[in-house]
Amino acid sequence: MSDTTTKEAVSDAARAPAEKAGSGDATNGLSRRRLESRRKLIAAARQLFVERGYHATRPQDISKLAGVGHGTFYLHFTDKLDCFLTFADEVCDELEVVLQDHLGRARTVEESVKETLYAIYEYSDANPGVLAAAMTNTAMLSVEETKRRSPMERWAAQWTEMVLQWRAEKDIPSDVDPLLSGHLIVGAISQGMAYGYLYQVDRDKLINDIAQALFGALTRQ
Amino acid sequence: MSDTTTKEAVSDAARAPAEKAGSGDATNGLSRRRLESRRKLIAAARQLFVERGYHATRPQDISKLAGVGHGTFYLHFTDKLDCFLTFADEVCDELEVVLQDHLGRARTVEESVKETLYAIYEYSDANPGVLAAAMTNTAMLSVEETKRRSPMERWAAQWTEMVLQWRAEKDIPSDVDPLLSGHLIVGAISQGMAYGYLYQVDRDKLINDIAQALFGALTRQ
DNA sequence: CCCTTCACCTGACAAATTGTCAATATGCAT
DNA sequence: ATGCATATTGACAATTTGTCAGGTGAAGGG
Repeated sequence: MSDTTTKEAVSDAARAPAEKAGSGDATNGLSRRRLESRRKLIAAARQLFVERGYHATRPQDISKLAGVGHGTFYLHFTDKLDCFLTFADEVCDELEVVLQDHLGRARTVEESVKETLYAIYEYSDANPGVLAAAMTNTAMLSVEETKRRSPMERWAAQWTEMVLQWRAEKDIPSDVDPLLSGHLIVGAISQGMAYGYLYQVDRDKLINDIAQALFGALTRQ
Repeated sequence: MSDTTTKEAVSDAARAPAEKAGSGDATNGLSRRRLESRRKLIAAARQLFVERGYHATRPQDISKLAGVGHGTFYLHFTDKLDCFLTFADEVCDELEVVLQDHLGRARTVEESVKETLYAIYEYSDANPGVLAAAMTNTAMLSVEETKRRSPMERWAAQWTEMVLQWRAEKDIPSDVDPLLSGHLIVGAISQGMAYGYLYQVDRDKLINDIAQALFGALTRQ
């Protein structure tokens, strides 16, 4: 097994800084070809995961759509799950940008919750189907611990941060467990938003209801 | 017993009636052999789904462990997902029994929530790993609507019932949306319990915290 | 300008898996 | 015992995955 070659895809970032000093475009010049292949693969994977879902998408389909050889897929990802998690990570990053923008406007706990939900809608409008494809419990995809955080875990961590902050600012009781709350909120939001989509619930009603419920949970008496 | 008979009838109805289908009541006498094969398959599937997880389990492994021919698997299930959903359904039934037993003792909303969590722990203690294996978002397993309810949906429906009842008894405000609440609660509980297991949180603390949060969400001010 | 080198890419291939089906076995009724 | 419908079997074709020996292209030295 050629460990070094296989691992290389992941450690792209690791080898770039070795080229320090010289010129900023050193990174660029070294693997422009490689980066381009990777970019095309991820773009194709994203399209197929959204259009067909995880299981109906084969590595060969991704390579084909990306316009690269079948073997190239395995030079960039160890397998389909690896590719999916990369896609999900990318989506997380994108949503986080939208989220931070919305949260800038929020002053209270309730507003923060609402803005989060609005951000989710905004992102979903701009990227139909992407969140649904990415926001998936990866527990089912592999038995082993993946070592890579799933989107759900990432969001739980983000919420934990926010709860910690609110607690420090005395917006919510001090006996609220931030880590647990972060997980509860993520679970409720993902299930609630999925429900709203499935049953075509009015957007503003859904957001108000979820926000109220979460606010109640956080400021429980 | 009525459970298995019902399931069998459903499965039979889906598969057998292609031909003239003489007498409908023949199910009982005719298929003792068939039922036995099915039972062995489901038992094997359960063991493997729990031990290895969904993806590491192959239909051929299930057949082999069940001691039946490979083709027999496909006479009882259309594919692995069908088999998994059957397993998950069975788990739901089992949990529901434990749940109903616990809920019999509960008088208030808060007690009901707590008893539910205790029931989950009790079932998990008696059946290690089974809930984790069954309580999975099946969205990732197939793109198409499965037409069969996932465990999560079933539980959401159960919670909806309970919320409706509480609302009728004026234990919670009348403007709470039962259907949405049912989904929020299921999302929060599954994520919260998974968190508690992962981080080895003290059982009673976890139950108290989750119960308090859910109670707050339901009786939001 | 050619040649060397090295990273990267390619697609044919072996291995593994899935779902099918014609042949076969089983058990029940007559 | 015989006929018949149902149930089972395992070999098989089709599909998919991951690997690898060889090919391609760009950067740099001669």
